[in-house]
Amino acid sequence: MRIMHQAESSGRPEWFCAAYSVIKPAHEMSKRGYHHGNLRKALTEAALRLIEVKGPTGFTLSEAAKLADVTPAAVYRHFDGREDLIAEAARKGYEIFADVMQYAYESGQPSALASFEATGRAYLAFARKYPGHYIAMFESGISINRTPELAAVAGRARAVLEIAAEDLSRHIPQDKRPPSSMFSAHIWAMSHGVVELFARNSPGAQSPFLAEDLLESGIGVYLRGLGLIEND
Amino acid sequence: MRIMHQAESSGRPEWFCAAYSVIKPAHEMSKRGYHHGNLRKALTEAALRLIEVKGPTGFTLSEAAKLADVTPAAVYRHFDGREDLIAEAARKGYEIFADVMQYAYESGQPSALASFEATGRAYLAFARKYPGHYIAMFESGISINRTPELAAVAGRARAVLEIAAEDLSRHIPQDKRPPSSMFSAHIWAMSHGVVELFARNSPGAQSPFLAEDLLESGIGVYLRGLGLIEND
DNA sequence: TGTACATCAGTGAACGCGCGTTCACTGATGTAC
DNA sequence: TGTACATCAGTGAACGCGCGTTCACTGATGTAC
Repeated sequence: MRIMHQAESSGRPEWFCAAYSVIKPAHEMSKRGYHHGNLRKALTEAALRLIEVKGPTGFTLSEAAKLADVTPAAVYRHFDGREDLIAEAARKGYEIFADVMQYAYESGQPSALASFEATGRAYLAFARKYPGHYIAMFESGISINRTPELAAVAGRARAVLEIAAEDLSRHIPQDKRPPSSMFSAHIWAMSHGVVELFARNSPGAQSPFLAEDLLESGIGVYLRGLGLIEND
Repeated sequence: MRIMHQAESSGRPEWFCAAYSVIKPAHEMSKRGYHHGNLRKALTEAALRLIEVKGPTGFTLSEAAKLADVTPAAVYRHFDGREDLIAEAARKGYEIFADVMQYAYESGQPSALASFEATGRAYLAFARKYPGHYIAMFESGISINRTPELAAVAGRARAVLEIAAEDLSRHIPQDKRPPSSMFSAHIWAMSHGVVELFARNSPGAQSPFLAEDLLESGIGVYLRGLGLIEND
């Protein structure tokens, strides 16, 4: 009871504490006893760890169970199967992501430009801090429309970026203003590309540039192209 | 003998014929006999198909063997294991990719801008036409430095984009010219992001924009930001 | 506060299955004469 | 052209293994009285 509350109600911005960092090695939990406490959460965290290391399809339900120090059969008390486990990881990821983006957006207000740039930085920061969630969300092949709840929270995350883009695009002369959804799609694509290629052990990893710098400068050039930053 | 030559030497730009489209359903090959002809190639193609459908870690060596209408044990005559199979798919992909990019680059010459834009378009076209190769190259987690050969061909592909960027950046006043490798990294990231988010069943798939249009317009804004396209 | 009881989260044994990998083999192919 | 032979690509049986899934069970927890 105490333990559960401790884990569940540790302050409002829940996303500050990386979920997976809470997992303990099996031997530390060996005095756990018959009941687990919050197995659903522990399994999600185990899945996130495995997703990070082995990819979204590279781990088994049994491995996740083992990592949570539990019998494979116990998983079925909380999830329909492996897919469901990944979907939960993605859902939780979108939830955190939406909060992160919202927080970044607000931190830049009332300046539209500052808000927009903050969300760009937050995107990359999220990918760095929550790689398992990020992979579950964007690389696992999970459909966003798997459940209404997942669709809703993914939509919420997306809306923040679109609102930031909308705000900013109001500063562009109306006749040369692209649809703000296209605008935000461009930025989303650049951010995602930078993450995938330059912030992982991926093809572009041996680049001489830090992903953060690459994204910052790339967005800068793009915004200049829209006439939102002065040429100096 | 005849069959092998037919498959191997069907004209110079080999990448015009999608590799996997050559595979036939098992029953059509049932009169194949004891020897296969070109099992190495058939297995690579089977792997590419499976990668497309199930992801790079979502298929087994046995499945690939079955798809090639062959015993699992036969795979070991040609590959060290599943990883090796994926690496070969990636290697082949980079080879095709480098040719595609080179061809696009040349088709735009002598205009630096036309060459550059053609490579951008070629990137997306490649991802569309060779999804299995694309996934093996960029999403499988295969290290580019796995073998010297793989590193070499990946470097060749990359060099084309960098040369195109280098050519183009010569048109920027020297004092506001970013390093051309950063320039090409931005474009690579945007292209990759568009592919991942808007040209698959991915989170951005329900976007109102066609990936091709998104990439074209995104690169356009970016180039305007560098002063390479006039404001009109 | 103490006891009896209902709940239900996790156990552990069981199952059938497909996996990767090995091995001695077989038979199609190409070649030497 | 025909025959004998070497090569080696693919076979099929075998193995041990870990998987997903089910099931009746057990025992910790919370609660009613």
